Amino acid sequence: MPELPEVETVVRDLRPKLTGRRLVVVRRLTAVDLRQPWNVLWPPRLTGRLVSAVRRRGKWIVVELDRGFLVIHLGMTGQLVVKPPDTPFADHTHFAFDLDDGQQLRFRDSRRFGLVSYYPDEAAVQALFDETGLGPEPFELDAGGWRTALAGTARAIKAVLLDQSVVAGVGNIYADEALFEAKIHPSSRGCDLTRPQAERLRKAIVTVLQRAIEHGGSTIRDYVGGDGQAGTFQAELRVYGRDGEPCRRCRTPVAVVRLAGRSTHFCPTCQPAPVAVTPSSPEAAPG
DNA sequence: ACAGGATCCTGGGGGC
DNA sequence: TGCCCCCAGGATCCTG
Repeated sequence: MPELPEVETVVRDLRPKLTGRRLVVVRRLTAVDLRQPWNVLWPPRLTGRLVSAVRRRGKWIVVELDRGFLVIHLGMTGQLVVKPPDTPFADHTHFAFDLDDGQQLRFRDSRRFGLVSYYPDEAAVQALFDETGLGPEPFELDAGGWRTALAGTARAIKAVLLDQSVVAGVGNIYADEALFEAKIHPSSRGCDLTRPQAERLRKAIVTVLQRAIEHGGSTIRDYVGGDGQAGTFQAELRVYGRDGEPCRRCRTPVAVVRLAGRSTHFCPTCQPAPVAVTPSSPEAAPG
């Protein structure tokens, strides 16, 4: 569920609630593991720690402690919220961390694709990001590097956008939205994008993500921010989830196809299909 | 190198 | 009401 804008919203919500707070009690509320098994050595390491910062990297949340780091990935259905401790636990609440101001940080995840983990130092966190091949933040994506990355791949641009090693934080919703914004067909090959297209797409990613952040992210089903509130950007989406509905730009029905294993939404008029260049095609024939 | 499928899970929605 | 099938914001692993 959560892509960069949702994760960023959670981080912004949690930052003032967690920074300067101490983790007084670490509670594990389920016996089942998330994507990464829980380690019994972690509670003693976490208990009593002071939160010094809360930050985001790609779709990862990093809670910096006075000693060690709590690293969280929300997967598809993860929720990280601060609530009063007398609030009843929702289903699939896996962890609760009592804070020294009487509040409680809770992690909930029905599908368990998420991850909550402890890392002793910055190097260990960096090693995790290196292992997963985490690429540059979209807002720091340098134009030359981006163009080089695209030129070096024949993959469909939609697949490239979903690849966290090329650009970190873009997922299925914002890949489709950015391609619409840049007027590029999702199955265009990376290496076939023109220089203007590449630059348009780089800027479109930033524009779309920033707009989504301003709206507190998109809530399709499960997503809530760190304060438990849903996002509102789903109402602003141009193509994602709008298959069959008129394009907001030209009224052509939005199409949906399966690409890179994911539902991919686009406007067939605004995002024309790349011309297939084969030796036998009239377009490619000389003269 | 890349596409496609299966996998890890639960839950909601549609069709019958 | 139930049942069955498909789908879902992610990421990884395997096959061809």
